[in-house]
Amino acid sequence: MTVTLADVAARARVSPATVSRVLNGNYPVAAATRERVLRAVDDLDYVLNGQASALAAATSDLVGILVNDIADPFFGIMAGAAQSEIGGPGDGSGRAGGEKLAVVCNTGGSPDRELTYLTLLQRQRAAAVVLTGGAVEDPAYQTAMAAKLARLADAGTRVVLCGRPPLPDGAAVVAALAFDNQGGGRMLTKHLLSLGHRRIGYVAGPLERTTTRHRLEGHREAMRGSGLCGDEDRLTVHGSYDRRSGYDATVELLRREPEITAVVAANDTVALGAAAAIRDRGLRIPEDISVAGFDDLPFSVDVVPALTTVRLPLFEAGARAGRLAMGKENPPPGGIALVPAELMVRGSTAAPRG
Amino acid sequence: MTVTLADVAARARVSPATVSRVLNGNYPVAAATRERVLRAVDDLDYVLNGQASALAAATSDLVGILVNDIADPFFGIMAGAAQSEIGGPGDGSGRAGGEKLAVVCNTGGSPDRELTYLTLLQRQRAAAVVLTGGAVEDPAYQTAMAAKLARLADAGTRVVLCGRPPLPDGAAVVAALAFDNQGGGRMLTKHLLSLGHRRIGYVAGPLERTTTRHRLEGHREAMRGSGLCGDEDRLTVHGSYDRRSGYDATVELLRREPEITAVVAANDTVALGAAAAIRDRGLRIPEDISVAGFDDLPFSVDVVPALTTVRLPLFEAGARAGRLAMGKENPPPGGIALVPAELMVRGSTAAPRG
DNA sequence: CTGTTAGCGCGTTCAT
DNA sequence: ATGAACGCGCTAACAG
Repeated sequence: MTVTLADVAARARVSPATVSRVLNGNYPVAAATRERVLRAVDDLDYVLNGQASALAAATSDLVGILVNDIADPFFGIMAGAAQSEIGGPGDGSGRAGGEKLAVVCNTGGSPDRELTYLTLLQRQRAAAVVLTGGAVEDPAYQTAMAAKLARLADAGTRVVLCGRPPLPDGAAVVAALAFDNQGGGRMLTKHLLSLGHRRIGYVAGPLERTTTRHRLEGHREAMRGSGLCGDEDRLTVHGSYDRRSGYDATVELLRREPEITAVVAANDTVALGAAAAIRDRGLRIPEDISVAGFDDLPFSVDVVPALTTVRLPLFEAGARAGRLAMGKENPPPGGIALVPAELMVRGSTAAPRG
Repeated sequence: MTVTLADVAARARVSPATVSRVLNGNYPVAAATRERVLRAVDDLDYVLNGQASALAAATSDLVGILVNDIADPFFGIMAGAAQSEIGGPGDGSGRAGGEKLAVVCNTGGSPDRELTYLTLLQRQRAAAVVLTGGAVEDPAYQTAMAAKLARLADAGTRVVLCGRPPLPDGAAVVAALAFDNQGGGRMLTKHLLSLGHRRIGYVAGPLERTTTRHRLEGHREAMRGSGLCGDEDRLTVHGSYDRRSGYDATVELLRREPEITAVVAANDTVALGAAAAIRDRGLRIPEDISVAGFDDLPFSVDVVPALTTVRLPLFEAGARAGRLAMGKENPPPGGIALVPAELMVRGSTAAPRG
């Protein structure tokens, strides 16, 4: 039923080894024989058995890309960029040569699922793994993750972190590309302060994630730099990284302190929810309240007014992570690179009234 | 270096066969021995070799989900839903039991890459494959795709189509869940007609995709139903499914016919671009021009004014496709189901002036 | 340049 | 309930 390499060999009247050599192209084969073999392959609709091949050669062509939320363009952009560097262009024949199989795994932000996916990829002896997005700061999880990554690296899997801080205990990874979330947060709040804002609400992400903490720390640094503090906890509401959460948190923020003149959101999606809450309250943006986001996702320029935000080079970082995973690019010094953020000032922020 | 099942067996003082039985749990093993084996597994940090196991058992735990654009929530939502049905919840141990490895492959909308991915998945002897999104209508591609899917099905891979019309030549697939793009398009344009619009511009997607054609056909049906025709080609501009394309096409539409009172876009993302073009021209939405989209992506309710659009149950369809792929749900009669669309009337459409 | 031989790590018969 | 032996389909030496 299923056609094997031996069948091809028989039909081409050569040995299995020769067929293997033709298919892998890593060895000299006479043009005539190669022709015969390829014809037999086509005649028989033969497709290499990946597992047998991987088992024998002790290598795999699978590369995993882990994301927290596949429906969020933040991850989609990084994953797509990484995949395009890994997958190769394809030769148009649909026959597939030595390409890697770059696959995206959706963890849903759950540490358990993340660990499970890593085990599954370890089972497949994945050639490389790219982890995207912020990490959870639970100690037990950190330990488990560090151990698992060490074992993966150990087994020859190249591990790359993209948009995630380096592991606490040092490397064990090929490279870590960390976003400058703290610097971005600082920049953004400084911008608001320079416009004259003093009462600034902050809609933060989930408490336990590094991304949340770093962005919030940048914000508070800027606030303290202007001598503003004390109200920090009252003017901060935590939620998840989605629109609904942004809406609810903003409602709560306005209840706690109706006099705020600006709302900084954990990311652009959350900012969308914040803006909706503000409008539903009958307030105008930016005349009554300024709103700012983070990430600069594609839609941010399209909302009205366009969103002031911090741009993260998601595509570039994803692509670089992909190249790093493939060994097509040298790791940064120390295996760690801080990817810079850029302030994008648009219409959603302005000087406060009066 | 790498620890194998034999190592575990040696440490647990049992035969390799027993270890295998414990791990797969498909066979009676004495509780005491099982304990010993599991302890040895933990002690040695043993992880099953997926390829060896797959090779021996002639089964694979890989399930592929193909998407056109991973950065587009349209696909992300479907893929995430499918993956959640396939991957299993994980048991929290990170140890991974009999889970399938659900992976997402990004084709970038390229037929070649799509075919290449299918070959790669075929190589891995994937347990199932879910194809999402509209198909390209090129005959050569259709033939190649049908042949490839037939071969996959033949090799035991369960093939499910999600948001894609059934193959021309009949099944060979477990199930095809097709969106009612035509009905949705008709509904939407009827809504505009009922508001009093007569000169309606259409920003269509890429010419060769089924999704584009079906939505456009629905639109034209509605137009003809109101006795409106003739201007069809002049009032239709094709582009890709992205914001930029929506912007450019709308500029062109307004150049060709400044008197249009409504613009229907191929999808929500394109509608965003259309709206930007209209605003940049100094026109108001919906007072001067109404705008409508398709899909009802999460952001559509957040733009201002909120977007009138056609809701597709992306999550539900993706989840169902996942269950179908796993054999957890029975296929619809004939293997084909038409997934209904729902009109969502919001602020971006209103009666034309005058 | 090509054929022969020997595993890769595991599941699965058979025995026992 | 457990162990021994074979083979899954392929690649990697080693000859020739």
